[in-house]
Amino acid sequence: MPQTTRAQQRERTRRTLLDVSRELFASQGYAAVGLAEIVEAADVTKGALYHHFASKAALFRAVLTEVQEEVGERVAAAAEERKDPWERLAAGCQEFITAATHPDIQRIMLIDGPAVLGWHEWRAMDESSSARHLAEELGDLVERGVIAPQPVIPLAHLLSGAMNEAALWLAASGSPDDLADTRAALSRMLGALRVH
Amino acid sequence: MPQTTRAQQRERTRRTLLDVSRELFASQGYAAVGLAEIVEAADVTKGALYHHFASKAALFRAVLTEVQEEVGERVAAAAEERKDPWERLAAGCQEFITAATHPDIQRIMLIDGPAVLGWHEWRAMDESSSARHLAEELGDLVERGVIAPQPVIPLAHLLSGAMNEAALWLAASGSPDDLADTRAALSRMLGALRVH
DNA sequence: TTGGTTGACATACCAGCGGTATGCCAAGAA
DNA sequence: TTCTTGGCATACCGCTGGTATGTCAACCAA
Repeated sequence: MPQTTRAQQRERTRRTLLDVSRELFASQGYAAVGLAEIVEAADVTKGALYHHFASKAALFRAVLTEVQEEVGERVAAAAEERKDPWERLAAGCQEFITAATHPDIQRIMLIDGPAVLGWHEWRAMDESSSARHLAEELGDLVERGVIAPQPVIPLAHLLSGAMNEAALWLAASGSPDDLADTRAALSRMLGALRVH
Repeated sequence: MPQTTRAQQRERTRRTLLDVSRELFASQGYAAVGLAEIVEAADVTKGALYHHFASKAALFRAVLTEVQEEVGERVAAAAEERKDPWERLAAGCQEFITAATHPDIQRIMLIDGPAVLGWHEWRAMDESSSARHLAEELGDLVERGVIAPQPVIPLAHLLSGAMNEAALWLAASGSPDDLADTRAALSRMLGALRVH
């Protein structure tokens, strides 16, 4: 009887690598952390790392995927608590700001993501997580006549970019007023979309 | 009599390095272009490069500074053509979108900038060029009562982020309709700020 | 004019990084 | 029990950013 099954061992190593990398990437940035540092912290060797991931960038991609899924779930959960479609959008946006304000999530998701993987791939990944929710909610609101009929994709990009930048700024800002002010400004922005 | 004065030669080499680096960084991205490639294209040696710039990152910083100043001037010029304060804001924003849609400017200014220098330094640099214009115009409009009184800094960040993301998306988008749609959406966004 | 000084590079070199080829040993299959 | 295979470990390599040192022309003083 083996002490640990192969699948167990495999998953265990992979998880450790992902967790350790996420911590290091988040705290120091992708470029500043070497593979040596990662494998040491994970208590494995480079051979193990390359057995699980094709490259350093591939490891980062896996980490980024998890981070984005996590944020996406938080946003979706916040939205689904509300019944009113309009409030779903607002709640989702505010939750995104909250989640993306954590410095760890930021560095990986908003700073290094586009630079390491290229903007196109980053956008595609974002699309399949949090950004899609946004576009869907907006489309829903257009159909219901809550906001004026208009192309929903450009609007989603404008809002997404606004929230990303706001989150980055908020994480660096010391004043607690800034969070409230930003939320208010975002609310005004969203509110302006409604048909009066 | 010397063929070329020292100051001339110095400036000449520096300019060549900046121009060559800008091209390479823009087309391939910061991480993908090596110093060897730069010095070869500039027809100098690494010694020359390190005589002018303290590091690869410092070289990038110098390039980024020039790019940002260029964009800032374009935005300011577009704004100053108009007399009406509101139209100044609108024209400046639209001009920014136009300028930042060029893939070369993007890669340096919006993708690699934050990742290479860190978001804080990038923000500080952006602040001293195009972003400050935005905040100033917004402040002016609040004073004149054209837009509702509100903290202007968070608003500037939201708008700035929205435009950055929009420019990135537009550069990748094939459809020419997208540009018009985005301009329209941005106009609606800005228009919503006005007191009615 | 000339000797010495300085500045603008060129050359040679190095540590460390991402990446790879190979070896090893236990878990699973037969 | 034997054989195969998967999950690593070890040893190694090329290349990159960075540095220490050498060199020669521009500049300056006498």
